[in-house]
Amino acid sequence: MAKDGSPPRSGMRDVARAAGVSVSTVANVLSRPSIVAQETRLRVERAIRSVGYVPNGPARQLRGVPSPIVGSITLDLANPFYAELNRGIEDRLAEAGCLVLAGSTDLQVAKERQILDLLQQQGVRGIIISPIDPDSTTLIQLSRRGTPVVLIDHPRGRLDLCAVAVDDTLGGQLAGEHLLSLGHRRIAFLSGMGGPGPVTRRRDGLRQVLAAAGLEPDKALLDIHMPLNPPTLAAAAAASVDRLLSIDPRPTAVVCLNDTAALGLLDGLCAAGVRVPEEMSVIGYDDLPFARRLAPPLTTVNQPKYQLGRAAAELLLEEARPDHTHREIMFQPSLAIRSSTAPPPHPKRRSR
Amino acid sequence: MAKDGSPPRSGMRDVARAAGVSVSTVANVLSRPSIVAQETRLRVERAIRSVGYVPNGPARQLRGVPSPIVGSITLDLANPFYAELNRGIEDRLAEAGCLVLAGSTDLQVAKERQILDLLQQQGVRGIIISPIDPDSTTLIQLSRRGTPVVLIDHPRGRLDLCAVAVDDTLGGQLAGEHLLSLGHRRIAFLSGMGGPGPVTRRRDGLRQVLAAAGLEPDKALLDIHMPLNPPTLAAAAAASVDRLLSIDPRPTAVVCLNDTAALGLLDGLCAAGVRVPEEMSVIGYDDLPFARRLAPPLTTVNQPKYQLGRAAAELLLEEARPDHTHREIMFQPSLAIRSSTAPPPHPKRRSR
DNA sequence: ATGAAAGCGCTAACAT
DNA sequence: ATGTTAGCGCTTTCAT
Repeated sequence: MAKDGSPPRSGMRDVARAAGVSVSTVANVLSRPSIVAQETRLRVERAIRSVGYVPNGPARQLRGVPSPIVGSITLDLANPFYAELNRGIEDRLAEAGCLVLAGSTDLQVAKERQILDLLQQQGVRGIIISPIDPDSTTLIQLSRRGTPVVLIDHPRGRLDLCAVAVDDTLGGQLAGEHLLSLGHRRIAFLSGMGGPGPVTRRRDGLRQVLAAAGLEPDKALLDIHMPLNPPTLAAAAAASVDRLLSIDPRPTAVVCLNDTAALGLLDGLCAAGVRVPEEMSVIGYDDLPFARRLAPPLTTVNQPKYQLGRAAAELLLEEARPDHTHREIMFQPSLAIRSSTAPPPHPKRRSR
Repeated sequence: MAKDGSPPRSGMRDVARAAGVSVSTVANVLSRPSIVAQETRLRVERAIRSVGYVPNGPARQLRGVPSPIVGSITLDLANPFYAELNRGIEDRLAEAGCLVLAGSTDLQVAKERQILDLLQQQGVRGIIISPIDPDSTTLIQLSRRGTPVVLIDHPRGRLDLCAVAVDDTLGGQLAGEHLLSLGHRRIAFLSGMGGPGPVTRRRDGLRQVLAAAGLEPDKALLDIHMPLNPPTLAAAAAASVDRLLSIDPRPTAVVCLNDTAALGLLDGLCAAGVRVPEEMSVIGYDDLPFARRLAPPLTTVNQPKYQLGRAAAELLLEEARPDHTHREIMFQPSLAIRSSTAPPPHPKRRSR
């Protein structure tokens, strides 16, 4: 097992030598085949194959050819929502000959910075990001230096950039209206530790609906923040059941930050002997593929995950065009009503 | 909105000028701070910040510094199994300052080649791949040229490379033994269109167990290949129900290629009025988080997804070491027995 | 301790 | 139609 037994990659020089021409002729064959004499071109093309020539990306990039790599930074690439989104990004980028470099921040500013720095150094073609640090200097610097940046699920705010988003407030409203129409008057909102962001906006939408119905928001909407120690989100949700059930008077419905949390909550509720939806209604968010087959089938807010990704990539690619103007694409969520929601149990009469 | 209003990225030259030193001193501050005079170093460091210097990755790479990018090629990065695996890869790589570039092949050789070519051109640090083209010239070339390649779920075979895998045959055996012990004698195997690969090995394991139990494999094991037109795997599985139910005599259990297919099959079976597990047992594969809360809770074969990814990244990183020898890490699957499996319905007496 | 200089592989402007 | 040449930004000897 030799140490450095790998034959060095051959470059244009080798091709040129093998074909008996100069490097620029090789370059021409590669980038402007039409200006090269038929015969010469064939000879060069043969040489390219015979020496196993592979263009050197970094060298080309150094000369100004844009990198084919686009960074995608999300909370967690293993989260099915982001996984599907990344797939949308990948598919659109592939049509342009580009690749996705995916990174996860786990909601940590330090990780976000680390990835952004690395991507900046690599001189990527662009960045699609679900940002957590509102005023990341790196992000601003990147954008000012000419790297296309597309925001996901983030108000464009001061950063004048392209963005794709789903109307989170509406999502919260849909959940709230559904619950209200069922007769619920005390609703818990299960969220994580994050600050402002999509989840908070959903909560706001929910709150608005409660207020509009004449309820006192502070009494009708109860916040539950999940503990952060459990290893998975689902486990954290399951561990939140105690808090939920100890609220007095007990809420009759829970809106979860996403389907995975709802899954965990369902587990916890089941373990605690609370029947869903008879004793407690549960609403998820995202409408992941498994939602419709859970026990019970989960009522949840659907988001167009794949399309979001495609749109983000589309916007990113558009930025390369000279006449580009930043813009935002907003998608609408919709409510998938299934069996995890029902009218609240009859008041005044506690079961069992 | 100016066309090229972006100030050009500043390089070491700019830093050098700002600090009143030469570029090589700047380079030294960056790579061997110890050999630079204290005072000079501070001055240079200040200059680095003041001009907003960012190292140029491609230029460094051209000079021989390895790329921080590792490619991960799987069937589909949106598939929760691979998403989780990619997360394992990412986490391990992050510890080494590296990033994951994820690509999906959708089982198409052309896509695999396309991604491999691009990665090769970029001169990535290494490649982790769940290969579909058994003798991809690019892959072999890549490896011979010194790029670390780690195979996932693929026998190392002729390609002498590092690999991580789960014992698929054992996985199939576990499923088969469980079903056999329950009394099943006619079992369907739901798979896709793929050729040899992990799924086929699971089927072989299952077949072995049936044969060992004295059954005639060709009668006891029925193959169902899903149609490829439906948009999602789950939909394809649901659409396979007709075929399944038309087999005569009807199988009493189905082993699915993965949990997502099992999910779809459950849907289809439910729609067809076939009760699970009373009339038909169903086994999945992967043990995705939702499996335990499906209706009914899914019996499935568990694979250590995240750990697989970490191990692959570990192996990849190890290849950089001079004393490296290719090796394979094999994980064991385990059976999670839940409620989608039960003894077969009493023979001779058809329900309804 | 610091600087000058030679490329890495490629593209593009220019010369032939 | 083909060849020559000058860098892109950096790392690395090798002087000083």
